[in-house]
Amino acid sequence: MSETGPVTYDFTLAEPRWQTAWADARAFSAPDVPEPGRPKCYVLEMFPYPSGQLHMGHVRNYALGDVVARYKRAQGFQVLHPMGWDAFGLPAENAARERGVHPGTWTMDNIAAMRTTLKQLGFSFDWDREIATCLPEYYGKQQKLFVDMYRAGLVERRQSAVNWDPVDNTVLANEQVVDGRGWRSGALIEKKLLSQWFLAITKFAGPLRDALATLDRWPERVRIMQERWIGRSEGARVRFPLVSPPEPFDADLDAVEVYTTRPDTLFGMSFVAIAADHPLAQKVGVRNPDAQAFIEECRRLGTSEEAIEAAEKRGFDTGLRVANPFDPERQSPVWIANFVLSEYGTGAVFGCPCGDQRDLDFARKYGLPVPVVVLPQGEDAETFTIGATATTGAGTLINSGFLDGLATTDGKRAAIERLEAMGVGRGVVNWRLRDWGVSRQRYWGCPIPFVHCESCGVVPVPDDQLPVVLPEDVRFDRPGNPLDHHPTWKHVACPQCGAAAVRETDTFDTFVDSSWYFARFTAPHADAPTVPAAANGWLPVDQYIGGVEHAILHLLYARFFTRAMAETGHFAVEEPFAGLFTQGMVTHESYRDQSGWLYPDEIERRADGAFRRDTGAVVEIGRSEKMSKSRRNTVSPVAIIERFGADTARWFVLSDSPPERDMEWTEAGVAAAARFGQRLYRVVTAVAASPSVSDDGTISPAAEALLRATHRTIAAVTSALDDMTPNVAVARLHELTSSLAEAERAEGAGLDAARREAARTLCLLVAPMMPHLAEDMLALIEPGGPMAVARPWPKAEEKWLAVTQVTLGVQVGGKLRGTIEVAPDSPAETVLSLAEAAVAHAIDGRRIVKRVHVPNRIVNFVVAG
RNA sequence: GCGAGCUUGGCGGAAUGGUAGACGCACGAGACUUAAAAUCUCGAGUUCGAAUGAACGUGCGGGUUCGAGUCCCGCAGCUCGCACCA
Repeated sequence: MSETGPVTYDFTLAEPRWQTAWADARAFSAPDVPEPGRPKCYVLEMFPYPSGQLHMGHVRNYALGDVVARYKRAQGFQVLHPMGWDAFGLPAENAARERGVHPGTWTMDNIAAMRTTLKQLGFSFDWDREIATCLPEYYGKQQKLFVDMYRAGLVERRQSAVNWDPVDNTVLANEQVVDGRGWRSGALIEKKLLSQWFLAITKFAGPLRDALATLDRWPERVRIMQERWIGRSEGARVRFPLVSPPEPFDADLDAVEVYTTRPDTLFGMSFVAIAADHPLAQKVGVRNPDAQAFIEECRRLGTSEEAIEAAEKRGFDTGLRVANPFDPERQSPVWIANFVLSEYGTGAVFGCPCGDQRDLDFARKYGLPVPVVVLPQGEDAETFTIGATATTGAGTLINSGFLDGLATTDGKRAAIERLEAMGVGRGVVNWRLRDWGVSRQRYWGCPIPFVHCESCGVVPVPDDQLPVVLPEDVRFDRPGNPLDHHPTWKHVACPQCGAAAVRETDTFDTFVDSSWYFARFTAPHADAPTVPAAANGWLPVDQYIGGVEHAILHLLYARFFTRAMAETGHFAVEEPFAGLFTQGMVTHESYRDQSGWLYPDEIERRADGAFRRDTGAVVEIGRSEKMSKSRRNTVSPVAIIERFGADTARWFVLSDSPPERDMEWTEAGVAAAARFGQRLYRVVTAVAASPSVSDDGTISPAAEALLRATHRTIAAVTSALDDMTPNVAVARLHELTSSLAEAERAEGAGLDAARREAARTLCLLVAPMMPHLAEDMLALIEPGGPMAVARPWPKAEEKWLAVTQVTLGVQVGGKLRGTIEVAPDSPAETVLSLAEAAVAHAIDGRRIVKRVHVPNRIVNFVVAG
């Protein structure tokens, strides 16, 4: 320690200085197309919604991505690391309604504020590639993509139900419907049919599912979630003819078609159940007021309280009957049932109570027959009966005509063959995945580029008339979609016939915007949506990082869009994200007293509790949970940067918790991070301050120890960063810092050189995490040298990794009883005799039954008795 | 109900089947200081013991192994996701 007192690092000066230096050097700009011969790495974090301010979750997400980007750059990769804004969405319209700000103004102001924070954090983004989805240069290209997909047959228009708020006269998103009522008006929400746009994601259901197996750098659980969401099943569609349908029935309603995965159990059929929305149910409802009442009840319950009603399976007997195709003598009733989903399969099922628990519950409740057709393994056909539990597993088919004696799996195949031969059914593959409805009746979104013409129908806006730009002059003073209300915007000439026509006033679901932004980043300013050479060169994203909440929708939509863009010739890539990392949340304790929740700023946290800063009163401490405004357990990144600097914030979010797990934000933790930064700075700059010593090439034990520590740390930090465990890297860097501090108090030949090497190495290893501090220290150690961002990653040298001595644990009967020091790879006899001597007291004269020697690891003596 | 994950000191966490608890926080002792802060050094799983040391110890119960936090079987608790998918 110098006489002049502690040296301190002033981040308020250093951080802006290095940010400017990096920008001036264009240190993070990526080539348009990666140069051949050098590896590329596309690092991407999920881009933020510009809500107004960055939160700690963002800091964690982007700090992690920045470590990867900076590390890969140092390893010689050409790195693409862009940033942009998911800038369309409802909050902007809400702000407009509540505060009279234009959504565009609100959004761009928010972007400006958040961009400032990101820049202050020193993330190594290529800012020249910044995009915002709300700008016509982005969403116009999206319109082009949509028209291309329309021409390729990937876009469809069809009727679909929306949540309609009859008081506000507006369409609500699902999350705006709370307990079946509008969040704002409180009105009972109605289902209303509108003609809407759909992307044919189901056309890719097979490939999207199959390719999951190739995504080996994705978390297993995300792949499982997607697989279940896509939901492939194999079964059969079977037509059951209605037995003597009553007179006014249409010809096309003379049968009920069901989807089943268990055609093998057709002989066990007890009833057919149809959804309340099924055309046949509608038909019955017209003639039968009781049926109509039941149907309406089903619809009401359908919206929200399904969780409560889930247990209650209810049905209504229509009085209609169908014949079993395998045995026309056997007839079964047709029920309308609240548990049948109209959107899945055919909206109708056949019930086989003995083989399906839900069917069994239903049959028991309404006294329907329970024919036994599946005999479980080990049961006797004479004595086996069904009680309260159905036989859902495999078994042998009985009472099933031509299927008797077959195993259920073989019976399934045989039943399908017979159905197909008879022409009453066929084997099909069914998917749970539905097409993606992208229409939103909103202003602040990308206009859907179509025109409705009375004579030409639906006409895409021609390429030379794109983009269809959102009008600026809109009013939010009445409910509904301002685009629809606009006096002139929607009135245009038909692009095809020139007659007066009307624009589509719906805009895209904002998930569309985020389904291709990663591709746009590869050529963000191109006139076309992509430049194939750039996209093919950079894609796929090598490491994508974001929250697990996007495990299904965003990631599935992006995977679909990638395939659709490939099919429409925008590039030749099938999967957008080769590597995916889902990071955990940032949590914090919450505090409350009689007056309600308190911000962390308002309390003082001590070992013995939490106290109000103003009154000193005791405050109740709640458990640590996700930071949220409602609990006021938030910490503002802006305030943290001001107080501690960007590097401290970054270091802290990378320390301790492995990134896939939740991390707890604590004051003590940030303080520790800040303290370490200062300590590191003192230790490293002490090396810079000490006079250079000439050296004759000899290396004292102290110097050797430091060199070994240095190179061990290089190896450890490298593998930690490869494994995405920056918390482990942090621990190893703490250790090397301590080793260097220790070496400063030592003396010996070669120590000066060793210390300089250790200090320089520390700078480089720390740089991905605390880049400003690293630059500052490096500039002091090697004035005039290149910046850290321009230097290669240090290389661990073998000669310093080799160990000269190993400590072996010596066990007796598997319990540690001592340790010995030996040269590596010492002969077994030497090791064993040393070891035996070391634990003689524990062996205590007992006979050694077995000697286990694992070279350089452990010795274990198994003793008798 | 189905699926996934997690469970290690007072706390966050570390640990290719081989010395459990690295690193950090909080805590304690000491140095420096008139004092405090800052900084530095040292200590510490629990229990017993003055101590060399011993017993116990990675949610619980079994198993494999010379050796299990790690592998296998069963169970519990917590978290998340999906939830009548025929």
